[in-house]
Amino acid sequence: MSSGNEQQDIKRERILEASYQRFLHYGYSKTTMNEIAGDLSMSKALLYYYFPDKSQLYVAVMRKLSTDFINMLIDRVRQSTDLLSAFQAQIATHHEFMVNNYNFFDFFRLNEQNLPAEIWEIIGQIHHNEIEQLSNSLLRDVDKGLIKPVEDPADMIDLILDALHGVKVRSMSHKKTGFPLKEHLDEIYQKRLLLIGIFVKGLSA
Amino acid sequence: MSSGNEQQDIKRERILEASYQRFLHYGYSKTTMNEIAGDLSMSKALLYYYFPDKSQLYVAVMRKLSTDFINMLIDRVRQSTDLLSAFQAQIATHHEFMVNNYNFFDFFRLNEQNLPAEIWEIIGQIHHNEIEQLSNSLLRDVDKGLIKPVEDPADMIDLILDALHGVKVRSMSHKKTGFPLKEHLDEIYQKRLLLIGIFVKGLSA
DNA sequence: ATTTGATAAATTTGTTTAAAAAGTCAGGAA
DNA sequence: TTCCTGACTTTTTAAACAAATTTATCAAAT
Repeated sequence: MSSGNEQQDIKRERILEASYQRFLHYGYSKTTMNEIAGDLSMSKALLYYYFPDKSQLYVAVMRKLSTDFINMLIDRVRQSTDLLSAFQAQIATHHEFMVNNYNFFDFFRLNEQNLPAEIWEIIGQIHHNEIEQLSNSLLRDVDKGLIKPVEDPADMIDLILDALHGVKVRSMSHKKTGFPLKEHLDEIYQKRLLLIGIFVKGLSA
Repeated sequence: MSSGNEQQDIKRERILEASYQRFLHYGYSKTTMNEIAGDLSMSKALLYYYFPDKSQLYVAVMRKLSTDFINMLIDRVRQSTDLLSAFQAQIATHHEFMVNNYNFFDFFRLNEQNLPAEIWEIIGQIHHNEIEQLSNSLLRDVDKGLIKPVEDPADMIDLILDALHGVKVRSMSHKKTGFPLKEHLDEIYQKRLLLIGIFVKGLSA
């Protein structure tokens, strides 16, 4: 690991940071490689020296965001004492992540389907970690006798996460399919907290 | 009510039935007014005598489907004895409705957003009836002391319906955003039954 | 009041073209 | 050899236009 050049890694980071800012403020389709290069006072060609293409640059930024997210998630869930607080940690972490990076994801709205395969890998990793952490919390509570034994913990967590994901705002159900408007995130957050409370109670022994 | 002409209503029904078959088998965009007229051995112009335009014809068919659905829903929920079986009735009715009319809804996938306003009205009516029926079941169980009192029953049912709506298949989360493939409906149906069981238990006193 | 053939209007589909952005490369600098 | 650039080519996007299909209208017939 880390057999690479030091200077190279630093420059890669600078590119990633500049790209992140552009993507965050203007979205994927409205930022050009020329603009990113301009922000860094380097030539566009140099970007292609460090990254194969624009979509892979976006993927690299997203990968960094996802590891930050996963680390935060693991840290918070580990601090939690039971399944309910573990879910509350997951929901809060997810909420903050969406609020902080909302515009970054315009890439998703636009492309809707047929995103680069790497994106789905990353989403899969995040999901895998969520399930792992929450399954552990679930099993711990089962061992403590707080929760009724469950046939397949991972499937159960997966199902609950889907249910949480279905939460949306009451008014105007007829808008953008993709994902919620920024002004709705807080309402969704509160509803998820309410929902998970009922849910965990339903799982209790 | 029913101040209209008898013959006219019959013909309207025939048009609606022929249109339904076309929409169901080929979808909205792949059926032409000429084809519907052909099926009925009448001129296309006559269709416009009975319906203002193609989209309103689709809306009229959908309105008929929705009243059938609502009647079925009310009938089944009324037969149910408690909140859990009421939800099971709703889920089963919804499932059968989707299986039976799956292709009819390609109109939704294609247009995604910006559907005619009447469609959203109809969806609103369906949703309103679901909430009304299930809220009644909820309140009945609260009175019986089976379920813990709830601040706003309608909001609670709405939230649970959203949660049920979020259920999807485990594999291939990265496909069509719109709605699930026909081959996934059964799996979703089973998962919803599992979910609602936990949920209602979480609401119990 | 109903129905139709003929016709008009609108929408979709396909093509062309120009501009913009993505992506490449030979070669210079460190 | 590694890092970097200006100039270049290729691809994508957007607008404009025509052809074909479909929606929608209407005067006239039953």
